[in-house]
Amino acid sequence: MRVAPVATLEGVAALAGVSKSTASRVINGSPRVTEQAIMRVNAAIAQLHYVPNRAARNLVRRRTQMIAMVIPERTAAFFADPYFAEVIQGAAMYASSTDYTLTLLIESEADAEKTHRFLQSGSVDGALLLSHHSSSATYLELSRSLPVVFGVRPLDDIGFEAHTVDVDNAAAAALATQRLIDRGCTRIATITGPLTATAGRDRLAGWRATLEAAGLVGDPALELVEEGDYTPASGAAAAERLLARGVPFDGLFVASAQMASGALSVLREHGLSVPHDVAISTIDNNSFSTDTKPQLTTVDLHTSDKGAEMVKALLALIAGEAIEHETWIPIELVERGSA
Amino acid sequence: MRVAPVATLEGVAALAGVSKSTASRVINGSPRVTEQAIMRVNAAIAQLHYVPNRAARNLVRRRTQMIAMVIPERTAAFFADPYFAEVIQGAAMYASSTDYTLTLLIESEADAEKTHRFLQSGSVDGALLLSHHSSSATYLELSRSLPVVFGVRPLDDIGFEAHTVDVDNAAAAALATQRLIDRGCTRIATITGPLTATAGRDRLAGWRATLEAAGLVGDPALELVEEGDYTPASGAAAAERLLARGVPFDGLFVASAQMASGALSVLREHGLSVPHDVAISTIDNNSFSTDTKPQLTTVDLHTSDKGAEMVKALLALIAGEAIEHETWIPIELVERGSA
DNA sequence: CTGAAAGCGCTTACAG
DNA sequence: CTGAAAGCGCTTACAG
Repeated sequence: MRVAPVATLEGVAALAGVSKSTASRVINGSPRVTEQAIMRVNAAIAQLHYVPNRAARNLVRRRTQMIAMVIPERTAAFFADPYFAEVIQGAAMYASSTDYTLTLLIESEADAEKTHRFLQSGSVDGALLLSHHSSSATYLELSRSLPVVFGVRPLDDIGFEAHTVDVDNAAAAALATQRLIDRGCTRIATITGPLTATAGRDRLAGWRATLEAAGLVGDPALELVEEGDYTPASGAAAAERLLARGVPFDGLFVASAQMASGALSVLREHGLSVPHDVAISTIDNNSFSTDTKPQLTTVDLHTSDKGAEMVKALLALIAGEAIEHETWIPIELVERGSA
Repeated sequence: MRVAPVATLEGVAALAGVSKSTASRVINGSPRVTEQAIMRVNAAIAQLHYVPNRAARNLVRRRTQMIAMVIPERTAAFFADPYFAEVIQGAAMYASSTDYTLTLLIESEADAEKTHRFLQSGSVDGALLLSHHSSSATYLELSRSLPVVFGVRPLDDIGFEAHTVDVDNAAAAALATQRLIDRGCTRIATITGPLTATAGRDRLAGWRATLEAAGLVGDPALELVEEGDYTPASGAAAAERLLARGVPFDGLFVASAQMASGALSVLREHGLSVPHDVAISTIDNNSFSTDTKPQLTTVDLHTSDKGAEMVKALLALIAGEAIEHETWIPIELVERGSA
């Protein structure tokens, strides 16, 4: 089907009546070329629709001007949480203001090695990791040969100095929990994220520490904690379990807005009014925290800023600059109707 | 920070005691090498953690073994609709069974040219397009120099033979609408998607044609049609407008499950029971059609199959095979509680 | 089966 | 300011 004779630097140079060297110089914006050469080369480029061959350029420059964010193959589940798309958008918008191209690399489940080889083959100048399927050890190796910035804190601190950009999850949970305390709640339950990941654990720890500081902790065995997986359905199920315990509570901190929206429906179905009977506070400021009635009091994680900071850190790393190993994104309480 | 001395083919060959040619042959699985050479080269590769340089390989092969799906920079809005993530997942899973790597290329809004140059520079062997910001004309040009498969039908048929993989949207709407008719609805309203795109128009046309065929069309001026933008909030707003008209209806076809979930809440708030007072049918079988009560009767578009077929078509194109210009993905009605 | 050589399409010192 | 030349790291006819 395609016959388009791909233009080459040589062709451009010939048409412009200059050498390849000169043609290359005007293409790369070198100052050491005459105005006339510039005009003639540009005319030739336009006429031939010339676009420099990336492979050749990358080979000689040892640079691709490309960075990749690695995402899991189960994109449907991954993007069901608006959080990730928001990080990516922040990263993309920042990247587009630079001369790097951001690409999302889909990690093959069947062949994780494929992705690693790709990353190690010099296809990109650096990588952004948001969630890691593969063992941290594998990524350790990766970050030895390639600049890498993590958007999540690895569970097992393997002691290598990874560069990470993240939010203080415990502080976010504390902020949301304190809000409930401040409005007078004395019996505060929580729905956590998966406790197999640091974010879930840290948020639970933040909730607990805040209750302790307020002297609101009773018998640990009676702690009102249910675990979810960040989906609305899991939030609803957790709320059902909480109610089924028969222990009354007047405040509920839910570790994500997605789960909170599910939990809210359940509370209302059970005839509980929010915030009157139960006040709810959560984390994540997105459509899940504004599409409900009442809207949710939440902690804005400045998620798109996180994406931008990840790219910023990665480009610094690529440029060989010495940067902090940890970058913390500021958070902020947003007060709305639910608490 | 990184000092990792990148291994090269030359190093591998030297360590294995063979020529670069032989080393290259074993790497590429050539049959014309002795068992011994294979072993020694593989040992050297393992020892040096060697990974072939992509740029060099691409340059000589004139192939990258990479394909890209172009997605808009506004990833948050894009992925809010689970539809796209599902297409991508289907594409990714299919791709991972091949030796192509699928990448999501984020189109820069500020500099759309950047993306095009990237695509034309030989960075990938082909491209998948799901939604097009840029004018169709630009993509016309692109598909002249690069195999391209579209996942959406361009609005303005510019007369070039694009390769597209899509679903029959009018048929899907007809299926959903007929379901309402079959269950006895006689006054059927609809909430459409944006009528600026073919999918939105085709679904509206399918709804209308089905009503006509059933002799259920009254005064066109009284047609119960409201437009949404596929978000739950827009579905809710459209439902409010529909109710505000004061014209009773007993059936509602909503062009997407996302909008249907929003519309459903509104109907219930107004004291209408579904499906008793108003039966609802929709399109898209995802969490939005199962997280509601009742669950939604819907048309499954086999969206992940669509992603797989897009990749399949693209690879065929890349391989130089002659393929159909249009591939239609089969659809299927899924009966649930709402209609 | 194996190696020396050419070449993929660029960029960039090096002379001039 | 410009051009000839070397070289980026591979693959692949071409001889042997």
